[in-house]
Order: sequence, then C-alpha cells, then structure tokens
Amino acid sequence: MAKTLDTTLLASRLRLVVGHFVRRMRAEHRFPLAQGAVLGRLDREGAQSIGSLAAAERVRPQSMTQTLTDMEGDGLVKRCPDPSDGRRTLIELTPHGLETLEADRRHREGWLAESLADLSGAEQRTLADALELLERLSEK
Amino acid sequence: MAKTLDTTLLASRLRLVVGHFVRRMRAEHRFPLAQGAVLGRLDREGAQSIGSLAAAERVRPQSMTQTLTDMEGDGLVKRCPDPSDGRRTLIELTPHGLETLEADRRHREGWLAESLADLSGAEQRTLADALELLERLSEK
DNA sequence: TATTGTTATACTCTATAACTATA
DNA sequence: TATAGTTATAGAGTATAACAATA
Repeated sequence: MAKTLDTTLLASRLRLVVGHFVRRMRAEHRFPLAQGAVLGRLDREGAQSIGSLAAAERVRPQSMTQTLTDMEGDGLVKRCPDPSDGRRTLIELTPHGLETLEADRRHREGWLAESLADLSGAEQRTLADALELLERLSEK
Repeated sequence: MAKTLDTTLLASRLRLVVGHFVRRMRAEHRFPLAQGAVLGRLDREGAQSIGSLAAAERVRPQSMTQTLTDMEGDGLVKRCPDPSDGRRTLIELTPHGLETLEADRRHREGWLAESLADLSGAEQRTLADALELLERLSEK
C-alpha cells in the first residue's frame, strides 16, 4: 500500500511547478497563450459562439470577449452574426489565423510537443493521468 | 510496452488543464498567489535575499521586487539591510505576515490540501511524479 | 567590472459590475 | 424574464530596459 504524502508540501510544490511551467509556456509562444488556445480550438472544432469558447476554456464570457476583440484586431478571427439567433456571435478562423496557428505549431515542435514526444510512453501516461487528477481538483 | 500518446493533443490538454487549475487556485486564495508563495517560503526557510526568492520562484528579480514592495506595503514582510553585504536586502516575515499565512493555510485546508489528502496514495504518487516531469519540461 | 536591487513602463490575463440587444 | 454579448474598470502577475549602489 502506497504511503500518503505530505499534502501541504505537495500543494506548495504543485503551485510552484505549475507556475514555472506557465511562465515557460508564455515565454515560448509568439503570441498570447489565451489566443493560442482559441486558435487551436477553432481549428479542431470549427466556428462557435463566444459563450461556448468561454465555457470550454473555463473563463468568463467577458474575458473571452476581450481576448477575441484583441484577436479580431490582429485579423486572427472574424465575428459573424449567427443567422439562427440574433443574440449570438459566431467566431471563425481567418486564413491569417490559420497560418499563425500553423506557424506556432511548427515553432512549438521545437519545444513542448517535442519534449513530450521525448518522454517514454509510461511517462506520458503518468502526465495524462495527473491531468485527470488536476482537472478533478479544479472542479471541486 | 506503453503506447505513445498524441503529443499535440497532450500539449493542448496540458495547457488547458494547467490554466484552469491556476485560475481555480487564484480564485480560492485570499491574497495573490505570488505573495502566498513568498510567505510560505519565508516561513519554511527563514529570511533571505530578494535574488534568492526570485531564483527559487523562477521569476525575474524585478518581478520579485514588485511583489515584495506590495507585500511590504501591506505589512506582510520587512526589508532589512544585510549586515555582511551592503548590496543585499534580507526579507523577513512580520508577525502579520505569519498570521496571514496561517489563516490562508486554514482556509486552503477547505480545498487544495484537503482535496489532495482525499486522493489515494497511488494518485498522490502519480501527481508527484508528473510534477517531476513538468519541471523537467520547464527546464528544457 | 560584476552583482544586487530598483524604477519605469508595458503587456497578458482575468475578474466583477453594469449595460444593451435579442429571445 | 432569461440569455448572449459588450463596455468599463481594476487588479494580479510578469517582463524588458535603464539605472544606482555596493563589492
């Protein structure tokens, strides 16, 4: 039976490591993390409403509006009225947004994705399992 | 032999889960995370220089100066000249800083530390192992 | 010259509150 | 009334550049 760890120390270490990792990701990207997240999601899932993007990223709709306004200003996304519901706005990738995403992916190959690929299958599994746990903690 | 996962998807999920977790932690704390980190470190390790705090938290010295200036304004820490090196400033906890830290720890017991304690020993081990991996990724 | 820390400035990221427009 | 989104505002968190003081 595995022994229980000191949860206060584990909590501190969690905060420190996660904080460091976020700063490292930020430094590595060519454009803001929050924007990259939206680009990736639009590419994977297609055009969708602002509220749905906010829910998926688990930020407030107001925060997402701000991110999208910045991105629209940079020509990465386009706002389109939803024909079936006048309250909704659909967000879609522009060609420039897609190019930017692909350039970022190529660049990150030099770091995160490549580093992850360097891990053993067991290590990748450990990381994936830990993400499940982290998500469970976040939901509580 | 464990199969290799899709590293692009794992990278996306890593960003999402970690981002969500950080926002959850931020929302749960009574005062800024960066300040809580400093309070905990000073309590565990005792008074130390600004540069050493910055290195431990892996932020720039300028960022740490800013954090500490805010904290000093709130009476959480005190700047003391290092008697052995006029360039250095030692940071020490004030009684108010210690009280604040202890109050925060009691409050967090209601969430993170308690949630971690609810995990099985194996799950805690998975999380601790993943932190090692995450730290290795951050260092690369 | 090298090291420690600060000031000035700016950007990212997110939140709450109050609002408008549509259903 | 309820829902989708926006505007206004503020605060946390961090960075780079330029600087002063001390070793």
